[in-house]
Amino acid sequence: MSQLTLTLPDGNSINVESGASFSDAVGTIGAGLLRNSLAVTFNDKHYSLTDLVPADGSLSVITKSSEDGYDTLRHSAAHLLAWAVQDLYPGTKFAFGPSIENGFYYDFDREEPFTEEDLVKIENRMVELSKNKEVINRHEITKSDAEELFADQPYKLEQISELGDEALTVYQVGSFQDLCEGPHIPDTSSIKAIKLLSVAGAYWRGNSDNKMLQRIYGTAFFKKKELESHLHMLEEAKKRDHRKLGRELDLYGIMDEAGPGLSFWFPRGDILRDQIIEFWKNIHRRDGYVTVTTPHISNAELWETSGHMEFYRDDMYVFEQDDKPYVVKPMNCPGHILIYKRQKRGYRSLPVRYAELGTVYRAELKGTLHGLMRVRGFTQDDAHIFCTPDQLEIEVSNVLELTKEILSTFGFTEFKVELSVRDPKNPEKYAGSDEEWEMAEKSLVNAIEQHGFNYTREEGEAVFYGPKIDVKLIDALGRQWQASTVQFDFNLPRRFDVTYTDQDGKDKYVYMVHRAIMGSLERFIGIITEHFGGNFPIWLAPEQCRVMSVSHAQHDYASEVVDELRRAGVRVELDARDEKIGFKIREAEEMKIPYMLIVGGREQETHSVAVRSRKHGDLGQIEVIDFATRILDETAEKK
RNA sequence: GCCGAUGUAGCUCAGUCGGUAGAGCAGCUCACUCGUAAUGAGCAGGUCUGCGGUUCAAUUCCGCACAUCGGCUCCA
Repeated sequence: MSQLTLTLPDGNSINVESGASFSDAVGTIGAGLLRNSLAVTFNDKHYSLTDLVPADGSLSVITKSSEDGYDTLRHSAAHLLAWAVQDLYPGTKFAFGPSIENGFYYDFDREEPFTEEDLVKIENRMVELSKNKEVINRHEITKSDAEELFADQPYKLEQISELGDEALTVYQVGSFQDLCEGPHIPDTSSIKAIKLLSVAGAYWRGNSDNKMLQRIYGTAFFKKKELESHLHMLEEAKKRDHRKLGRELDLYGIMDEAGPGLSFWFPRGDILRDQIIEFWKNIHRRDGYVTVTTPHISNAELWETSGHMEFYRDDMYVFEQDDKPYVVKPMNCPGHILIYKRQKRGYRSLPVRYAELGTVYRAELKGTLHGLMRVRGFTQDDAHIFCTPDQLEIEVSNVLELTKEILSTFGFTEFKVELSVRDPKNPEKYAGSDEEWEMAEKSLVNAIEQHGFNYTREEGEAVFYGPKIDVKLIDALGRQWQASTVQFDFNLPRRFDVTYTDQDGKDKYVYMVHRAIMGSLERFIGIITEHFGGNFPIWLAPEQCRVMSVSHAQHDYASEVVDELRRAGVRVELDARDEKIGFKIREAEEMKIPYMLIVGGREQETHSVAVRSRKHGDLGQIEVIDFATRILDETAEKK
């Protein structure tokens, strides 16, 4: 009998008899590995363990403990979902059903909308169907057989018609068959912990010209415990929802009377803004930025020049004044360009770095608005760097350094960096020359690598005017949020004729970089509200401490303490109501105030306060002046 | 913008199979002067999101609008 040679990812190889299954092959590597394995990748195609090894080739194993293992499980759970739907609602048309981060979905086309009750029914059916350890089989079939098999499935037929003529793979579980590249788990016995989460509309192939399908979202884990902890995380996220906390902590909100997507900052929330703005301005000035302020409205000609009127008009607030069209600014860049252009610039005076917390307005589609995360009026922590080609790399590198510093001050230390570059197949749709793009992309890559960031390269994701770096931060619940962006711009300098005079006496287009670190102040405060769960650190806390009197007799003393602390620069409020101390503490705890200062007879005698910390409870008595010093130190250290 | 769900007091939520509504908290008044997460009593508070329609009668049924929520799309 002949032997087949399989090369493993570590470079070693194993031999198996021809006619052996992948499961035999994996067993040769190790019995433990076989127990832990779900499927294999062989010559870049996915196979089930029961499939026979067809030839020599490279083999890698998908194990339960890997990221791919969860993807495989969830992908199979999506098939199980489709099977249950086919079973309960015959006639439903099937679209796509992939695994996604933390879960899976399947898109269905059915006249009747799925209700919440349907979801429960489907989930129960999934559990029943998976009970009997149903085997998930992989078959290869010809294109014409596939067309016959899916004759009444228009979405599958559309997909088949776009595929080549080589054999297609079909996975089958129970009475459900799906066109699918896999991989899948061997049988349904590993699907022990599933939960259907929601149903929502989704366009076929994500294109808004196409029909809207019904997407059912769910998640699956190997162990019940994992599912429980994931569901617990979702509960925790709900509790931390910035819209809820914004209301409960009296920070900010959207007022129906004013309109959707427009945020109001109440006195307590405005302190958050102020603290962040002060920090932001100081750190930027330290790093050689200068701040500017540009008007909220300007005549439309400016936006004709920039190209916004042509490409972006539907999203802009445009109105008439003196028979001329005006625009409420959707971006700060043209304003900064005008400031740059007010004088002739030489290479010696570059780089110029203009920073502005500029509030912009964009008429975003109503359906996309979401608390502070997606609004129509927001304040960008914007800056534009005008520099020479030589300076580009160091400037971008400095931006990334500043990004790390600013975000880590808020407790974010884990990032995902994405570099978006040109689509090499479509070079004509971009502004700027090939050499310029190459040079700019190289500068961005070098800058990223200098900081030791891992990054992913997103081919074709760049906007037409230049390559960009996006930084996503990871919050306390492990969720990703897009915050920072560094975008190179070949377009605006040409449109506005923004130049500098180089060493050789010639005027050249300046290199322009747009960058934002927090993204928008509104969104960023939404993110940190959820990240901290409303328990803002001392330096941000709207109310750092609250003085509360035990009884009548200390009212005057309590208000003296408040005056003293306030004069020292502490954000302090007084609670001298005729209420029991337990009641006052409860309220202060609910408002997540870092320090409660209780004053009774004992404290009055020694000019002290009894400190109760939000985190650690009763800390004992301390003199007023010492407490002031402590809290001011913590504020300065951004604790 | 698209699909689906939701909209009752400042907040959280009951309720009405069609006969114009109720609780807790918050607010106000009074009593209590209290030592580390809710003192007690009373009062007041609603065009049941808005506009139409059906009906003797609509908060309830139907339609439209608006807003919110879950997603999709978009984010030159």
